[in-house]
Amino acid sequence: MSGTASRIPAVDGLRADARQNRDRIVEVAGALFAERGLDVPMAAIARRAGVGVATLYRRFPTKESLVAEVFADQFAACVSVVDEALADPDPWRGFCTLVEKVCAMQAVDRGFSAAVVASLPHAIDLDRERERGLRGFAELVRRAKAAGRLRPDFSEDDLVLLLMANGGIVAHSADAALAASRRLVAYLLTSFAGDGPLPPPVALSLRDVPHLATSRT
Amino acid sequence: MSGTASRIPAVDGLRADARQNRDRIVEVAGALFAERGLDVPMAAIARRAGVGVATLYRRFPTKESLVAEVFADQFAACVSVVDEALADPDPWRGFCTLVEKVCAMQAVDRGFSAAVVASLPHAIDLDRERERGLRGFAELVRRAKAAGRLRPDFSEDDLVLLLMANGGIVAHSADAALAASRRLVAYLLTSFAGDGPLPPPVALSLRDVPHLATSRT
DNA sequence: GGTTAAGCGGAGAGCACCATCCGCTTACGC
DNA sequence: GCGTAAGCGGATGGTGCTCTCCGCTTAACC
Repeated sequence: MSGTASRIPAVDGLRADARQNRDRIVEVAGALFAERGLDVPMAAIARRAGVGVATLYRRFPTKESLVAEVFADQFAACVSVVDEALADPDPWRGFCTLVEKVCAMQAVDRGFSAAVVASLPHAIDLDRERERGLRGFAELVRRAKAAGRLRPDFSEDDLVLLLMANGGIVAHSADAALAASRRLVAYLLTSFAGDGPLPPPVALSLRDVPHLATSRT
Repeated sequence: MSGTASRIPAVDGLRADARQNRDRIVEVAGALFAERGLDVPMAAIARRAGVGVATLYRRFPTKESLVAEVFADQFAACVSVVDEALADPDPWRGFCTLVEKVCAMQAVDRGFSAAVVASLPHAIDLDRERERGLRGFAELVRRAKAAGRLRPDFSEDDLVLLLMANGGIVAHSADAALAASRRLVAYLLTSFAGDGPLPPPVALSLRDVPHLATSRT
């Protein structure tokens, strides 16, 4: 464990203190984003992490890159929820828990909610993960329809619809977000199962989004 | 028609040109808010109205007051939609058209959507109107439930839930907003009619909102 | 037509934010 | 211990916003 790394100070090329700072930055940023949404100032993050802004910007050249890093894990978790759902022998139950879990994640973390909807145009790894998640979701939809539990005119695009709607809930309600989100989801799941007239589905491109800022304290 | 008004230049105390400018400001602001959301800069409004910013601020001391003025009409229209709905002999049909119309208003006008959700804490006339609208809505809900068409566990607070969800749709989709909103509404109306397990209702205080800015181009 | 208050517009104060620059500090490897 | 590259933080640009100040213009009334 001490041979080859003679020039490289640490496994990832970062000095020990720098590494620590970096980790702390990500941690603090995550907490602040969750609590106050994506538009907390970089200075606030730096201050709370106990570093200068310069340090922050040295690790993450732009705010967007920081956001991407912070939510990469949660994004991945999100996708793995799809895998879990696919593993469920009952596709409809899988579908429901999937929707419930993802929306709960959104509700609990304001930043994540905004990040999902904004979906960070330039973060390629996230994009690829999302692609994978969507494919899994499509499969789940197919199965749930085949099982006769999901209405046939449900569109995959309705997931985006749901996410945006849920985002609207989260954006404007501080503490009641989770409870409100749950109720919305319950309503919609009921509707996804049942039937009734429905206007045609709408493809909402998740990515035509503004800058970054969406919500606020 | 020429007796008493010797000192007063116009009925509302505004000089003719000033009056014209004021009207034009409101008109232009309405258009811009609708198109780009509430956070279009005051300077942009002034420019497009062909006046200086000072003129704008002389008529409307704060941006919020301008927003309030612009949406007062639409707010009233919104409330009158409630009256129409109450006039419908079929309370469920009234309920549905009410929801559809209000959500369509939200979808067509980004600014209105934001304004409804933000609901301008300090605009008292709007508040009173809203109060009246909500009372009417409550009555409509009562009737629709009595008719057995609206599920008994529907809560009045679910209207706010719906508005916020719809706001989420509108905020993040430029042109497809109306179509998407319609689909969401259709889903939810289906669910409002049917039944199924539902978590308890949540009172979302429409007014705990940030500053003003919510959406963006 | 002349007087005058009301109205006007642009420049800029004040603020918040993202991002950068530069001189000092410190962990690391010998 | 010591040299050095890597790391650090505060001051500083630069931008975009809301709202204010002040000297000029013009509509309204005689």
